[in-house]
Parts: sequence; structure tokens; C-alpha cells
Amino acid sequence: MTATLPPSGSSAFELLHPKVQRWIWQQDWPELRAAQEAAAAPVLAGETDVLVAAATASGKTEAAFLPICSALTADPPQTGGFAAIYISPLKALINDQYGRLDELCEHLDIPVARWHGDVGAGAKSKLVDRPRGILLITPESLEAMFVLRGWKMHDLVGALRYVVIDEMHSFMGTERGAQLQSLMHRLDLAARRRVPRVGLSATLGDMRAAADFLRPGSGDKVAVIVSNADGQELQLQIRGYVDIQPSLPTLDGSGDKEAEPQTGEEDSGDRFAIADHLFTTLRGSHNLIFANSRAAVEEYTDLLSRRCDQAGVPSEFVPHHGNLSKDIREHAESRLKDRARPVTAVCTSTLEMGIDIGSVSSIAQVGAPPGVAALRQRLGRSGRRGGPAILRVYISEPELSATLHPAEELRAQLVQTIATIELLLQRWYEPPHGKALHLSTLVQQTLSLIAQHGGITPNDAYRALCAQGPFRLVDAATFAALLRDLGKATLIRQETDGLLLHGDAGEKLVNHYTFYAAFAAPTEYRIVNGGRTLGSLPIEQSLPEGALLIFAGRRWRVLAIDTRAKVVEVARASGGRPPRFIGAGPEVHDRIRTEMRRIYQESAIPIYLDATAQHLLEQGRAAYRRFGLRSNPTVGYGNDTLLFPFCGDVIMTTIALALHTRGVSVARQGLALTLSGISPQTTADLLGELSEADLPTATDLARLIPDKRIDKYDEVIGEELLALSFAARRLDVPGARNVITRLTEQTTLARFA
DNA sequence: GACCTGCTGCGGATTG
Repeated sequence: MTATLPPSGSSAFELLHPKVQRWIWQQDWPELRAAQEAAAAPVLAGETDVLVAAATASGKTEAAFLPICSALTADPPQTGGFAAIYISPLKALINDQYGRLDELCEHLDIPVARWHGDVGAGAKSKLVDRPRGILLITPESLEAMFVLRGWKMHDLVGALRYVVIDEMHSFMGTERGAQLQSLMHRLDLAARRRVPRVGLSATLGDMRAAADFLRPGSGDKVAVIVSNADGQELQLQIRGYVDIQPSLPTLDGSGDKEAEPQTGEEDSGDRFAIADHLFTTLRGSHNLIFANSRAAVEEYTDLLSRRCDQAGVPSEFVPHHGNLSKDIREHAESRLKDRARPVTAVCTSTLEMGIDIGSVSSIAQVGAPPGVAALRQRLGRSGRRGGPAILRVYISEPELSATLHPAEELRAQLVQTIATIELLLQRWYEPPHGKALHLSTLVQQTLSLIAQHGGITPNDAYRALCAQGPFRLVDAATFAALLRDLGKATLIRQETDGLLLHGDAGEKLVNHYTFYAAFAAPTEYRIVNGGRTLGSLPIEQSLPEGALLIFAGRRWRVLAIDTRAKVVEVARASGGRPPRFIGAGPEVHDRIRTEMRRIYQESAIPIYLDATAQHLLEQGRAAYRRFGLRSNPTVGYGNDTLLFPFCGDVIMTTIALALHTRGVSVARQGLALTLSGISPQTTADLLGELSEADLPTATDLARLIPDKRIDKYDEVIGEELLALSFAARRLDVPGARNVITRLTEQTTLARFA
């Protein structure tokens, strides 16, 4: 074997155990990757927490496990219990890592075990009887372990030396992330020690926030390793399209019966043009097409499959989204791994994360990307080592007409896309929301602690979860109020000695397996064809018998619906339309809207726009000038006024509520707030009043929202706490004040113009 | 809120 000499002169390599060195040698690696080099010493020392941020496929997992395995080999555990726990957001990722890790650990006599929902109960009880080595687990399975085997936790994790978090960025700012932080803290409590944590993450804008997520309260002591070795070349293009079809009603219009079977003769319009370009450009190589919704995935897979049929070539386009069954998704994944036969997957964010599918030739994005960080992740999938990453974005805007809404004349989709790309080039990414209280997850964790210990005092619960745990933004009074709400809902009750126990409802909740997940999921119907499950659709979907449907990239007719078993039986058909998955859009960050304003006011045309996109941008800028938005944010529209504040969605909601307190009915539509029956002059006066008076508090504004239940256990939380929670996460009064001041200045000066 | 993610233990049938 002609092995290139491994990492000689590499100080990290010298630190590793000889057996690990031998394994690296056998891998034939030319050198250790930057992240692996930098992480070795601090992980080996085992004294600090370590955060490794690097691009996908940069050897992050090895950066953690080469030194961890070295430490475990050099100093083998003397007692039972897991030596390291690796927590991953995906079962598929655990299975991937298990294959890779097991191979390394075989040489080292370190047992590796996986534990998630697809692992049998027998294997689990064996592990509990003989806990050893490295455990790969999901947050939900770890939660189940605390609930069902609380009394054994010290035996299981008493000897724990490391906790590893994979894809840490995917947890940050979410309920599941708050659960993960709580679980990590409860591991420390069960081990009765501070167990070193290793976080593996994509590169983020604010590494300090990430470090603080990994070790709440002590983020400054985390060793942060950022591998910025992504000098990768980016080739990108935004392609503009004009939608000449009259825009169809998308939200309402449940009159599905008139769904006309598409004959294929009306192949015109923007979607067809986009499909044509995708077909001719991507066929013959491996690619990913990110459509922004499951409905769009279905529609484009269908359009592209028909192109293949018409051309008499085998279908090269496969769908991939969260409602498709496991075997359909795994089929797409294995086709992607098979380099011999070209395939392009049309997908939602399902293929953003680190499941091993190999790298693809190019990325297509249909519609505005949902954010800068998401676009960065998607790009990471493209480009073999050393090769450029290729991105094509397809943006469609409606044809200009007399009836077009001003917001559409501004070509907001296109401008938002340009803003997102400009920020990506500046390496800015959306930070996670740090101010959420995560009360829903605090409910879950309180109930879980009671299960683990067979009861707990309010003081101990507060100390474990809030004072020293991750729910630091919750003060004692708020926690007490939460406990009272839980008592009212009979989730908990209190013994005379003060001990908290489960109440009747709590007992039921905790003893059902759905308790372990911190996030809510809608009930869904299973879609079945001849005994084979194709996937599922949310229950809100009303599908009358005989309705036509496009699903899993094919056309179907609904034969029968079993409402009790929640099953929809379908047969192949020739017509159909994609299912509607209802909803609004992702939250747009303030920085993106600020960037959009800059783009409107500039005249430079980015070089990555094609001719149509350039033309659309000019139209958008012309509309911006015509409305005079540079100096006046209001536009009269019939009896209404449109207000364009150019700020993030959180601030827009806050301004809308503040206007609401003045008796104005306000609606939010993308870039604009619509003030019904109010003139631009009155709007200017209202803004002036708001800027002079004190704005209501965020909590007062939140009280105006009739239904604030969003997260899984919000149902049992009382109005007051829901208002507090909504205010913390979804409103920004100081931000709104700044924007209102700016808007007032503009409208005041505009009057003299 | 576009999108995404996850969970138990047992009964019963099948196979070696």
C-alpha cells in the first residue's frame, strides 16, 4: 500500500493514541482536516466544552471522535456506564454515523450502540443492563430514558466523559433545542459532574450565541473552533420569469371539484418554462432542486416526469419531502448515492442536513430562498472537492397589469432573493432567537423531572430547570404561575409536604409515548395505494372521494377515505393537482428587509441576473421611485393606505398591533401593512402620535392576539403567561419604536416636499 | 408561521 505519509508534523496527530493513529494511517488520508487538527488538543484534555463549526462533509464528526476515542483507549473506563453520548436530530444520521464510528471503534474495543425509535425493546434493555462505550441517541429517546428509567440514570451516566451534539445549529432557537439543553443539564445532574460537551455545527454568524447555547451562562469558556476553509468558488445565476397566467386563488377556493385534468397541451406559463430549463440543464447529472413547499415539490416532479415521458427517456427526477413514506425517500437517497445513474431530487428542506448523499453537481432553488442560513446549507451540498458550487435560482413575478397590487409591482420576491444572496456573500447569517421563554418545553421538562424522581419540590424543580438550568429567562414568579396553571389543568398536584406529583391529566400525558417530543405535529391521513403506503397528508386536507391528486410525483384518484383508521385509498389516474399544504411563509429577518431597501435605492445591477431578472429588477426599482418610497413610506390604495416600513416580520407585527391600539384595522401582506379605510395623511398623523406617546408594553400588545397557542403544551398555559411568552419571542417594541421614528421623520419631511 | 424532526411496549405472525 502506498500510503501518503500521514499528518507528519501535525501536532494533533502526535497527541492521538497509537491505535487511533494506525486507523488514520489505514484510511489513507493525506492529512488531518483543519477542524480535526484544531479540536484534538482541547477535546483530549477533557476540561472545556468545545464547539466545532465547519461546513458539511469537513470531517466534523471525526474531529470529535478521534480524540474522544483516543482518550477512552488511553484511559479505559474502570466502571460501567456510557462513556460518551452522541445526540443527533435525525435517526438517519445516527444510522450513518453508526456505520462509520463502529468501524473505527472495532479496532479499539470500544462498544458503539444506537438507541432510537426503530431500535427494538430487547436491544434497549440489554444496553440498560450493560451500558458501555459510546451511545448514539435522539433527544426524544433520551427523554424517554429519563422518564422510564429515572432511577437508573446515575448508573447509566455516572461515568460519562463526553456529550457530543451533532448538527447543533438545527436545534438552536427551537423548542427542541430548549429540550436538548435541558437534557444536557439533566445529564450533568445525574452524573453529579459537569460533563464536557462537544458541539458540531454549521458555520454561523454569531459563534458567541452558539457557544452560549452549548453551555448556557458560560459560553465565554467554550473553546470555539471555526474552520473557514470554504474558499470554494460559487457560480450563481438568478433567472427571472414572468407569470402570464391570471394568478389563481391559493388560500381559499376549496372548490376542488372543478380541478381540470391537465392535458399537457397548455404547456405554457412560468412554471412550464422553469420546468423546461430544469429539464434541459440538469438531465444527465446529479442535482438537487429545492422547491419551497411540498406542493411545489409535487408539481415540479410531475412536470419534469412528463418531460421525461415526452422525450422517451427514463425518469430522472424523484421527489423527497417529509410527508413521503420512508421507502420512497430512501429510494431517492440511494439513487443520489449511486453515481452511475444520474438523478435529480426535487426536495424541501429534508435534504439540507447531513444525511450522506454525496455531493451533487448543482443546486436549483425555485422561489425565494427561506433565509440566508438555509441557502448556505443548501449550497454546501454542491461541488465536489475543489470544484465550484453551482446555484441557479428561479424567480417568477406576475405580469404587469393595471390591477396589479403595488407590493407585486415592487418585484419583492426577486429583490428579497438578491438581498439574501448579497448577505450570503457578506457571510451574514440569521442568528437564532435568544429571547424565547420556551414555556411549552418547560411544562414538558417539569413533568419529566417528576417522572424521573417520582416527585420533586417546586424549589428543586426551579433550581434544576431555571436558576441553574437552561430556562434562565424564567424567573421564580413566572415559574410559580406556570405551576399554578399546571395545577388547574390537573397536570400536577401537590402533596401536603410540598412535593409535586403528576395529576390525573399529567399521568395520562406522561404515560403516552407522544410525550417525549417537545414539538407539536398535526394528525395526518395515510395515503395508500394497493397496500403500499405512499406517505401522509395533514388532516386539514379535505379530499372528497373521486378527487384528483398529485402525490409522490404521480397522479392519483381518491377511492375511499377511512376516517377512523385515517387512511386514504388511492388509484393511479391521469389528471390531478398537487395537494395544498396551507400556511403563510417563513419569518423574514430585519437585516434582509434593510438590505432590500438598499437594493431599491441603488442603481447597480448584480452581474448574476439573467436578462429577464434584470428587467424585473428595473421594474421593481421604477415602482419604488414612482411610489416615492425613498422619502415617503405610504402609498394610497383605493380607500386604504399601504405602509412600507422595510423591517423584519417581528417588528412589522409589533407596529401592526401598535396601530391596532389606535383603532385602525391593519393587515400584514409581505412587505406592506394595509391600513383599511385610512388615508396616507391620517396614517402619517397616526405614526406621529405613536412616535410621541409611549408605546404599550410588548405583553400588553400580545394580549390583543386572541389565540396565542403555538407550541405543543401551550394548551395548558394560561392567558397571562402566553402573552408573556408571545411578547418575548414574537414582538420587539424597541425595534418598532426605532422604525416608527424613522417612518415619522420620512412622512413629516415628505409633506414639505 | 414555509419546511423539518421524534416517541413505547406488547401482541401476533413468521422463521430457524
